[in-house]
Amino acid sequence: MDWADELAASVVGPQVVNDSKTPSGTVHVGSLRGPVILDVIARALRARGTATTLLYGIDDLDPMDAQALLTPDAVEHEMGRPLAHVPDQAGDCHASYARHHAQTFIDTFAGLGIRPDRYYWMSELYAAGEVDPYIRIALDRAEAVRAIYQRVAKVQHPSDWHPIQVVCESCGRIGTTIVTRWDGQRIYYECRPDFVSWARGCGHAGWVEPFGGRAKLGWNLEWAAQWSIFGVTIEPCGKDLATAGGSRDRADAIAHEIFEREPPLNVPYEFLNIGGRKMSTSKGLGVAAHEIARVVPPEQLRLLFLRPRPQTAIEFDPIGSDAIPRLFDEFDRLADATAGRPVRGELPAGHESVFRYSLLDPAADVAAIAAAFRPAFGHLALLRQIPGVDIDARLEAEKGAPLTALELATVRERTAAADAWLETFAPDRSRIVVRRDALPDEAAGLDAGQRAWLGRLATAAAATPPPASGDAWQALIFSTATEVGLAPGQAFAALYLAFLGRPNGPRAGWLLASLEPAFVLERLRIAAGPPTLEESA
RNA sequence: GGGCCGGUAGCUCAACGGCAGAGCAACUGACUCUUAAUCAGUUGGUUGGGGGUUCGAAUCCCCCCCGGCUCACCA
Repeated sequence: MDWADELAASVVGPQVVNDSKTPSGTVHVGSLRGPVILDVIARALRARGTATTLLYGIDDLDPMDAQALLTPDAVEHEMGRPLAHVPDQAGDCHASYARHHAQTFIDTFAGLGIRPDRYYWMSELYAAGEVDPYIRIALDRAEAVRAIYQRVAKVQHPSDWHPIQVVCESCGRIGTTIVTRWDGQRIYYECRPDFVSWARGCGHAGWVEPFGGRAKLGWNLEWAAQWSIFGVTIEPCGKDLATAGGSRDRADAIAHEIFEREPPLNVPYEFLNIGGRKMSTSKGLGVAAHEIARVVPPEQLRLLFLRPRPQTAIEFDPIGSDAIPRLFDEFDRLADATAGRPVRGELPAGHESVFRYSLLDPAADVAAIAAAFRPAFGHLALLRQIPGVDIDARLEAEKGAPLTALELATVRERTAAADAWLETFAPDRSRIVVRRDALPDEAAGLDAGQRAWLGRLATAAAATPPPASGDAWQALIFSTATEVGLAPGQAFAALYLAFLGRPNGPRAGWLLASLEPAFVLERLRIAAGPPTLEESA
């Protein structure tokens, strides 16, 4: 963990780490990288003994601008209104649309072990008058703000433009209003029908005092105001904001020149790409957060996000690949290294930190967790497909001791993840499918010895009593193979080819025991082919 | 058009001025109650291209090519 520990080592004095988000809709997996980075920075600081406060803001006074997320009859009325004032579309007891969606990501964060010291709501900050001093400064210095937009972002606002928007007293919209005058106490605004394309203002105009939540700073100024209000010293942001002339540059300039304060240390971070493309559920390319969460438990998801340096784009392509099993394997390897077990291959720099920061609980007993037994994900996925396997017993045998409560919980978590993986992302080669319709073409390559043995097995299995259990089948496989002088490896390969169309597979005895005896016998005979001259003689 | 990131073995990546490496995959071998397991081994490279700096460059500088994201209206 070079990057977070290095960052923590580079700052002096108490730190306030902050981020904020507009609660406009669902959270996709890629958008969780920021919160994980935020949390890891805070943990790295605390690990060095640096007094650290972790804050997370909810920009719930931002206007509603995504009509796809509204019920059809609500679009006309709600678009452009502050999210905090839009009713909860889900109707599940949240006070507002903003509360509903904010709760979703607060829960998601908590599930990832991210627990800010405080969540603050901008609607409450405005209502409490905390932003009022900055509103006054911004209005007094509107001309300087316009100059910053011109210089930094090359955006030329009209000479009467002011960096603030009013909640229209008539229609309640905030996204449609423009302020053109400031007399030192009140502002003059218009709610324009054609100000933005996504919402229609009501045409109201008038003078209003911009304090106490009746108006809201423009986004770049609000960002800078948050830094001043909370004394923020470190704030990561995604590369969409960190671009030259982008929001972060503007907010930095505003902090410097308007609010006269040093902006926080920036930690720009790249996004998560799926197969080289940005995650986007609307384009059908990405994978929704809850879909990934079914397959990748929180600690592995943290690892995925925190292992690379923030500025490096993460290529994660779980669909039809072994990316997810590999992620588990990497986690287990780090655990092994942390526990002092021998590990193959190279370890990343600061691997102890990587593992520690991957854990959900910052106060966890790292040594105990690292030492715990974990089934390899790929192995578990295989076991789940073999009929009649007692997973717990099998894993206990592998461990050589009873599983602890922690280990059992891990097994449960991974079992669920493996099932979900097999159901969704797993490549075909990881799936076991009994080819019931016909003898697989791949079985054409069986040699005479294998065919003869398959016939022998069919004959033996047809005797009474037929094998009923995996053990019985297993014994029969070995005894008949020995009788005809066929190497067990050849025998098993023949069975797999005949039933699965591949040269390997899961425990054959148990596989056969799980199928109907009549089908098994028929397939064995077909695979054996017509009797040879010797046999019929 | 501006910005950022990346291009290293089939795949995913490490090394960040000092002998180009690992995992997985592939291949070979071992293991006579399992075989997608385990163990041992092998193969695999003009580090996207071209210049430059240096005793020495995957690494630093310049130019180009390719891929991607992002911004350029608002938040």
